Amino acid sequence: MTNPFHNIDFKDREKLLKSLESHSFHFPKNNSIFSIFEQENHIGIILNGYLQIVRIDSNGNRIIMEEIGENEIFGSFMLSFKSAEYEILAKEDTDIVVLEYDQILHHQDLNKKYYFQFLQNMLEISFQKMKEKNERIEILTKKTIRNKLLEYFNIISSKYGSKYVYLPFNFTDLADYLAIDRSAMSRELKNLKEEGLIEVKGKRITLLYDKFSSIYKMIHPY
Amino acid sequence: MTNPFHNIDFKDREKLLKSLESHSFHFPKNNSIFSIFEQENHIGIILNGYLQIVRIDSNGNRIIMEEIGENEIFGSFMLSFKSAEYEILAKEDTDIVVLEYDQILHHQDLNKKYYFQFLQNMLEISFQKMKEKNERIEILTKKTIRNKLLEYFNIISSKYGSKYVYLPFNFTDLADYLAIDRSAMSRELKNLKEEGLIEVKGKRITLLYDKFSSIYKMIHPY
DNA sequence: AATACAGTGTTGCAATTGCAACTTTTTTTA
DNA sequence: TAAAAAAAGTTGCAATTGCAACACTGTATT
Repeated sequence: MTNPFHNIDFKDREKLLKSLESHSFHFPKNNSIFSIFEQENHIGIILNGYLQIVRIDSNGNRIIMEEIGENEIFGSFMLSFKSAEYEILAKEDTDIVVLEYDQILHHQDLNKKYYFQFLQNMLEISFQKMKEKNERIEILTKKTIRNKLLEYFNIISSKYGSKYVYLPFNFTDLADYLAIDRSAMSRELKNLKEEGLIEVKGKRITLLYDKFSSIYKMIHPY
Repeated sequence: MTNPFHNIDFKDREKLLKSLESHSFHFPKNNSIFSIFEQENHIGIILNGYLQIVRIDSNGNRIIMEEIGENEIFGSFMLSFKSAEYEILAKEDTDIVVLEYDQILHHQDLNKKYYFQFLQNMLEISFQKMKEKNERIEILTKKTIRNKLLEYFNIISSKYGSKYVYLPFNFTDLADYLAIDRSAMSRELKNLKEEGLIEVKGKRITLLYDKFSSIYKMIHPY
């Protein structure tokens, strides 16, 4: 992920953060940090650590809306934290810096090269995030659990150019990310194993099929 | 949707488009405009008309990935048009302008106020689009057809502050947008009607339940 | 080390959904 | 305006899924 401060040296970064009325926060592991983001006008940037945005909807379903890591941005300007359904959880010790949304979009101080660069960086980060959202939508629009799992594996596998997929989740969270029932997912993973399409060792999944064949065939049928 | 040229007067707009190596295109209704966007480095802006980005995946499922209207942006920088699965279709006569992605992100001409303003506009548009993507994800993560429909209706209804929902799709496309089977959707709409939760007249749906109650109750039970 | 807790695996069963096939209605086109 | 095409409605049935309940395992916590 592009660094939001890419091409901005330390001194300029200080000036920038001051002019955007930034505040820094530290959140210990397992703390909920929701309260700061209830207002519309804050943009969070993660300096280190990572967060999960979790939604528990009116039917009691738990959904992992995002995992946000280093250099990524978040805030209610891009995801409405409406009602009491959302929780933002620090999965590790996490440092964030919070900026004023309006300052970024309506700043008029044209002669600052670093501000210019910052805008370009934010736009690039935003485009990358959009790509991820679309990938997520491609997964969620698959109609069976099997196809959701395979689409998810394929995307990660393509990203790293490897047949090994290292899950960033435990299996409970993976089910909540794919919006499927955990036990039904477990059942389908078992099927995939038994048919020889994947191999599972902890959080490492090995893809044994030919991704580019429209029918999923094993690489080594014997 | 914010206009990409908001706060940029006509003359500056001309200069801007020239400096970003833009090209304009016109596409008649029902034409496919895919070919221009196969490369990674183009950003399209819709001047008027609208487009649909449709995916037909390896299982033969048709999914409407986006509907893009006036002032909205699109391109493979935010949605990978991988393989032969995608089609971009002009649903009306549509004019677009195409810019070079790299020019926008790595332009160094700092003294141009209009360029600065353009970046701010693009960022705002991008954030709005992200919000829409997240709303879409909130719909798709619902586990039943009924809940997908109701979530979709609620989002539109909230947007306009009205109990009337005017569908931007025909029912076939709505099913492809919600990633559900058309006939199963039709069945569920019938149930909702019979239970008195909605009323359907063509593309206008009237919500008869109290949105803020967690259990969907009719407003007029008698 | 003992205990509690979170995560995982398994299974039967009922509910929901997708699919296929067909009819009816609406819209488009020649 | 007649014919063709697209969209919408309907239904039975098989496949898939969610749910609930429970056992097992590994990891924290005191």
